Amino acid sequence: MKTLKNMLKEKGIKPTYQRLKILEYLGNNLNNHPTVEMVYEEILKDIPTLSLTTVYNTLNYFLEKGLVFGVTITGTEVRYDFDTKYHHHFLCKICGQIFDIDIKCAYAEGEKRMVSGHRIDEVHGYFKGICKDCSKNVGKKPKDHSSY
Amino acid sequence: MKTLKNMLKEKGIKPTYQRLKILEYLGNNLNNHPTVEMVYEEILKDIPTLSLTTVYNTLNYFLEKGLVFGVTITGTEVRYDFDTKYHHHFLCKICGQIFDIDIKCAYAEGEKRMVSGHRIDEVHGYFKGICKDCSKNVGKKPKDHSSY
DNA sequence: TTCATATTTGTAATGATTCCTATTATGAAA
DNA sequence: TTTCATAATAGGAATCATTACAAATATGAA
Repeated sequence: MKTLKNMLKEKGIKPTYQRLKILEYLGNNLNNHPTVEMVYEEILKDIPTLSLTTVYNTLNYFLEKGLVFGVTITGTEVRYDFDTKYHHHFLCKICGQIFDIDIKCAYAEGEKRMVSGHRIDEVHGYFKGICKDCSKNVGKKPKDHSSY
Repeated sequence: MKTLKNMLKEKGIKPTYQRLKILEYLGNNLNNHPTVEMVYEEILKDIPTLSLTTVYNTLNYFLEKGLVFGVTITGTEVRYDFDTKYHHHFLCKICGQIFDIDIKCAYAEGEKRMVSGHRIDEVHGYFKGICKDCSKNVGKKPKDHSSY
């Protein structure tokens, strides 16, 4: 089993305490697609001196090194995904939850590296709509989340 | 030929002067994917009293009514597309240009309206990388646009 | 131990967007 | 055509995510 420390070393990232904590948090929250704020608030419990800037710096650094993937589905903030296998995402306009979506896509799977003559580095596949659970409750409690 | 005024009326939108101007601008700039600021700056020439808020309000209203599509590919701002036929988008990390991409995608074409049990309202397919033109110049003039 | 360098911190600045309130335009009724 | 209620617009302040910057701290090699 690969340790977090080795994951960082392999990518040429010095494994500092805050970096390890941030990576650990992401690994433990694969379904959360946390915001910077969520990462910050949680790790603050362990590292009371933690700075929000450090979280931003670190996540941007991880992003550069390809350790995490930035999900920009909401349009207002970046959500972070521990970068394992690429997948699409679904944002529910009612509850705000983000779901991982696993569908066949030649571009997402890296089979196609070019499109219209342009070189592809990143693929972002986003769906927005009403999730399975919220569909059941449509009409019952019409919370307004139209901002999504 | 459908007039802009009728396009608005059909969607139940009162065709005010500023709304018509904004819609006209979008129709004349199908390849620009303009930002709010771009729309504002341009129309300001015709309507010197125009407020930035009006542009925001109007575009949000058009968005609600399905008259335009919001492209959130850069992650920092919304770009607007006159809503004709759905297509994917490519963002060049070097020059910042956004290209329309026409590829086969059952979800984008509306053949599939559901995914993993969730109801799809919007499909966003984004590619990021280096465009055809910038690929030629790689290594020559390494402008930093890493923020994309 | 010393020193250069990388990392972290905290605060201020930025930029897109929304909020709020006053003003102006519009369209129906009298 | 006037009057009035309502919708649209304007302008400035407020918000929120993110970045910039400078000072403090940690790290690791000599």
